[in-house]
Amino acid sequence: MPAHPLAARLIPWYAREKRDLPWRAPGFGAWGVLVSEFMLQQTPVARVIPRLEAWLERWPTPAALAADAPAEAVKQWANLGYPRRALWLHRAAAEIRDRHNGVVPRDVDALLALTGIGDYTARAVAAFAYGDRHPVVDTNTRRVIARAVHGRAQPAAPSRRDLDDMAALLPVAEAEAAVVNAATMELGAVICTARSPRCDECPVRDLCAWLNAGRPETPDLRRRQAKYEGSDRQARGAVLRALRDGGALPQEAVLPDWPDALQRDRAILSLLDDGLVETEDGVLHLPRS
DNA sequence: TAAGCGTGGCC
DNA sequence: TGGCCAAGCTT
Repeated sequence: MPAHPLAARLIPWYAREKRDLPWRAPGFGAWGVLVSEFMLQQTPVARVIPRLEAWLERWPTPAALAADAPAEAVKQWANLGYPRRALWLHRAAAEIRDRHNGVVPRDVDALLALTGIGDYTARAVAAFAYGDRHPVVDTNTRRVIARAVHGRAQPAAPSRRDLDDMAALLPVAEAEAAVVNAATMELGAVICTARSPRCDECPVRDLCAWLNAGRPETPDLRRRQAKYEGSDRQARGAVLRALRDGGALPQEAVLPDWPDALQRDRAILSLLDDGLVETEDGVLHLPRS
């Protein structure tokens, strides 16, 4: 069976143009790929790279991470954002140690069963670390398919059908399938970008349904991001930063000057609920177990 | 299903 | 300047 026309264009383009990213190095390892995917969830590549290197130097295996306290993971996560990911990565490491003899699983269902791993990350690990043939769908993929295949300016709401759309592009051969997954993401990241797509440099421009239709504006069905300034999320971030920087603190010493004391207390309660913070005799600290 | 969840750079 | 955006997951 001949390759899908889009795949036939993406493969040589990717071979020529792909960025030299750490997790693409041969032999980077499944643990490294897994950590990179956790960090890359909603966080830009440029901010991940230095944190990833430091993380893997400190914890070269899942067992090494699991042997440390979750507080250490949260501190090492620093300002990458969404610190629940640090906690979940620590939990996943313990699950890998306990259920999989310390080896990152290859099976998608086993990966999906790990804390903090969903449809994207499970298939990304299976495809990029182990070379298996699975559709890998991230926000870049969904935008590329929306435009090139469906002729829409923006993707619709995420759906399980996205996996079928991507599967339709994959060559039969496993190694080539992994390349097409990576190349589709790469195209979305560097050419078919959200705001100002560089269609004149696109390797699939003559095949693109959206470009051929004259780049029509289509209804934007994406969810808007809530305002951050003044939000509970901002308060949570400030509380956690105080505990990362200051160690254990009596509750009344956490953000004493925060403009909205009720919001601060609400943030502390939700952090306790998430397990990102623990309390002992009125003293707050990062989780020790 | 849709909301909640950090942080910072860019245009 | 400030909204948009970034290799998503959980509930």
